[in-house]
Amino acid sequence: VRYYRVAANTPFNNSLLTYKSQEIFNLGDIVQVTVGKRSIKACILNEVKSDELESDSGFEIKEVEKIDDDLFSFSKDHLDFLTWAAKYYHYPLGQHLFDILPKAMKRAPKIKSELGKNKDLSYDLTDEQKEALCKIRPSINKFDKFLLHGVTGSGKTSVYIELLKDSFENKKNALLLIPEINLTPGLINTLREYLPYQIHSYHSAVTNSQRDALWRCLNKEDTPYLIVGVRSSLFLPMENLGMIIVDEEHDGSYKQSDRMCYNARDLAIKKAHMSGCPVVLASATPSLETFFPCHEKDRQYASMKKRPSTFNLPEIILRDKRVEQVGFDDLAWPFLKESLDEIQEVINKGEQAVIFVNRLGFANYIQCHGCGHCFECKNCSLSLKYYKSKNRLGCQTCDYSTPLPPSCPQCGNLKLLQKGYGTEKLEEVITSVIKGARVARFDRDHIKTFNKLTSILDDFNKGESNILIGTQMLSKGHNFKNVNYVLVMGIDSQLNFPDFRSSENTYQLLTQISGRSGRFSNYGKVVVETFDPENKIFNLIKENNFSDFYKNEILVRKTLNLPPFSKMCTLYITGKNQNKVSSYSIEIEKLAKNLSAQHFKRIDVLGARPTFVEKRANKFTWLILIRSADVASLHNFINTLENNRKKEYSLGFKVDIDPQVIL
DNA sequence: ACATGATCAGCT
DNA sequence: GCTGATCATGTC
Repeated sequence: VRYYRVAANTPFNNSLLTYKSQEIFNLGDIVQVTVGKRSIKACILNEVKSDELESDSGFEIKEVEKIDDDLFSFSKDHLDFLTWAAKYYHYPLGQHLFDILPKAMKRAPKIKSELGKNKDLSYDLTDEQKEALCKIRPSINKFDKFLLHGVTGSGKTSVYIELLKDSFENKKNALLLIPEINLTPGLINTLREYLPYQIHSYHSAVTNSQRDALWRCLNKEDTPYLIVGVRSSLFLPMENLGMIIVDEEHDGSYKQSDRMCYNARDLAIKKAHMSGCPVVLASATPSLETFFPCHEKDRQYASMKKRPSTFNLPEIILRDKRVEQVGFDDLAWPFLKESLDEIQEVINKGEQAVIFVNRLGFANYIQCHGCGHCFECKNCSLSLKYYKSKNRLGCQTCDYSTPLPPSCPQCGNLKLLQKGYGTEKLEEVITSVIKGARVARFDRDHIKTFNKLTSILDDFNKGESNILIGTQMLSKGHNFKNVNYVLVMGIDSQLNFPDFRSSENTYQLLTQISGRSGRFSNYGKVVVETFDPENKIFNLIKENNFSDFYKNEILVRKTLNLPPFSKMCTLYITGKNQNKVSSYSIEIEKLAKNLSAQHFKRIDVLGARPTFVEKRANKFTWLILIRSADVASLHNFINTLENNRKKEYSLGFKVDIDPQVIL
């Protein structure tokens, strides 16, 4: 009889269990095992010799139920990578394996994908593009990390295409990571035109049966493939990788915030390292974590400061909201009159305008004029937004929604004030004030399907609509031909966000948005309405002065000992009982502080406190922030903490390594 | 995660 | 004393 260590799809004991069988299993095989009274899937990790078994563990080792020949098996290399990731992010390996594996299909459909057309680029590369290629090409057959720092519209895609062609020549597969499905159609079509690869895209809209088919067919054919996909594509069973590109590497959507809290950009570097291939991180606004290590070494840093066309970057204008006082009752509110006049001019000229705002709905919250009562969600510690089209109040984070009452439920006052604004409000104002406006809205609220998204963009590109009002979704990747005017509203709330990355995020967002203006003209304009026009960050964006922004920001990070000068980790404690959550969090904080005082001098434990929104969908969450001077201490510390904490099964305990936002 | 057994409020 | 709800505990 043989004994096997397996990673099972279960959270306890870090998912690692031992089973026996007469049969010979290989590493990576997927088997069915009994745990308690139920049967679950598990992955064979290694054989354990009978004399190495812990005889005192008190468990009677059970028999493996069966192996299904039809099931997928993990290769050693793939499993090594997944194991590394699970360890790094302190997440049970077994759970991770079955989080990423598509639910097995009875009868997997044939994968259909056509070969790319392999056309030559129809234009010459710029000197900067050639230079970037020269830096990266010497490393084409080994691991190295590059930052491709190119302004919006500098033609990063052409560089990708050349690099991917090289990789194809070497008969290697490749991976191109993109932040969201949003911008795939245009990009994929371009790649299909110019590349010989067989191209597969992988994102949330790919059905389970298609996923299953892809997992099985990869590496089975001779033609090299290119995967273009979102963060989870990183876990596909890719072999023989020759190139990994991370597009818009600074983008927050590379970070997963539930289950295993990984950052696909960081894991892409590890994957490239383990595959012995180069990884190219590309962005117009690199994260400090990427820029800091790369820009020092000239070899790893390629910059493209010019657009290949003769068109200049747009002019950025700051408009002081303190100067002109537009009353709440004014028809123009919340716009400044000057901005509206400009939009009218744009429309009169037959051009198009884009308006960006970072909030949804009509009013951000409703307050009673009589008693000051604010309408809050009954499930969350958040105020309700007002949606005028539905005449309802709705919650951002749970599905609670209620009709707007005619009067205040506290005092009966009939005057309910609408505070703050979102896309819906802006749409109404623009429609009523601008003559000839044909407005389309571009936000999560209005766009539920991929078809809707493409149809709104098509209409706008055809000129059937001429003003596009939208949120973050609008800032990324789109190439508008007839837009030379972009208006940015409500950036102040972004800048004053209580997170240490808020300046960095604002810089990135504004730079991306301004990249939507004047792509095909010489008079592109971006207007930013703000109460704080003196803020240094605006001038740096205006001058497209990344290096000064970087110098300022890196100084702040260094002074306050924040990443990239330290490693961070947040622990989240969640539960339905507020008292239990708070007392357990304080208990963990004490344990953590004792550990750090006695054994971990390089670790800081920063308070136990409720999260910014303490109650979400009737669950309370507290957090403890851990900061470490180095990675190794952080991992030792978290492991020790996890092994020594008193388990509290009614509460959730989540570890988030390298958190993206700390709220 | 999930099944099981213990404990407990609300009720006939 | 019954019943459904909530809690505490164990799983190779």
